Amino acid sequence: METESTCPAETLLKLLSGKWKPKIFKLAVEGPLRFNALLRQLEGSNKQSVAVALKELEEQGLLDKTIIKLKPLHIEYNLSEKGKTMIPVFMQLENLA
Amino acid sequence: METESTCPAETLLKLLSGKWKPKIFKLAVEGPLRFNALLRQLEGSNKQSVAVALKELEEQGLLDKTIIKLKPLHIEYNLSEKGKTMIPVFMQLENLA
DNA sequence: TCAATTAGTCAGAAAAACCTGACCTCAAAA
DNA sequence: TTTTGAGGTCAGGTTTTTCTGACTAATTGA
Repeated sequence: METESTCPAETLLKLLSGKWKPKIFKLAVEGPLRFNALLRQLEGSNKQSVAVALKELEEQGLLDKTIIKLKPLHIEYNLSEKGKTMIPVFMQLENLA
Repeated sequence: METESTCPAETLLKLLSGKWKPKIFKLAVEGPLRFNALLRQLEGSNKQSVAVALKELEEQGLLDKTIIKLKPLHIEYNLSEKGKTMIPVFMQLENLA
């Protein structure tokens, strides 16, 4: 993902570009995500693309990846603080649609 | 451009996806656009891509295309009413960046 | 009349994004 | 102890997006 732009709005737009990232972001707003569950929820998706999307969202700081050491040890993706600041933008988009 | 999504926010995001559309939109906010001037302003762009972006922005109803019959007869692209409703979203993005 | 500018289109190539299927590790269940 | 599920990676192929260069047609200026 080339990221070279002086316009901050454009940069933020790019954070949610691509086939799966907006859907993943939306689901992340609703609650923590787990890899295989996500794969099943995103109809038509595939491991590779979801893995890449998650990694990018994490690198961009919109999602936090956490290893849950309990019971059936697993991994969770949660909306970060930065991720939460994007929610009002989404809501505004929903409103004017 | 495949457009198939139930989420309105996602649909709106897609209207400004791609390499040139966000930049063109931003310039359109500042004033009317003309094809060749735009080409020169958008460094690294090319006729084809700009033409396609303009056509899509027009089809999506964000830009209006007008033939100006005066002096040196030419064509202008202006932000439509729908386009203007997107401005606050951009401003919000700028703010939280 | 010849050249330049504006606003494009088209075919084909290159680059980026996305998908498929095979494979891997670790932990827990059968 | 073999299998199952979670959470991936990797090579290769397909699809989409973007770019290049050649070409048009209408108008205008020299």
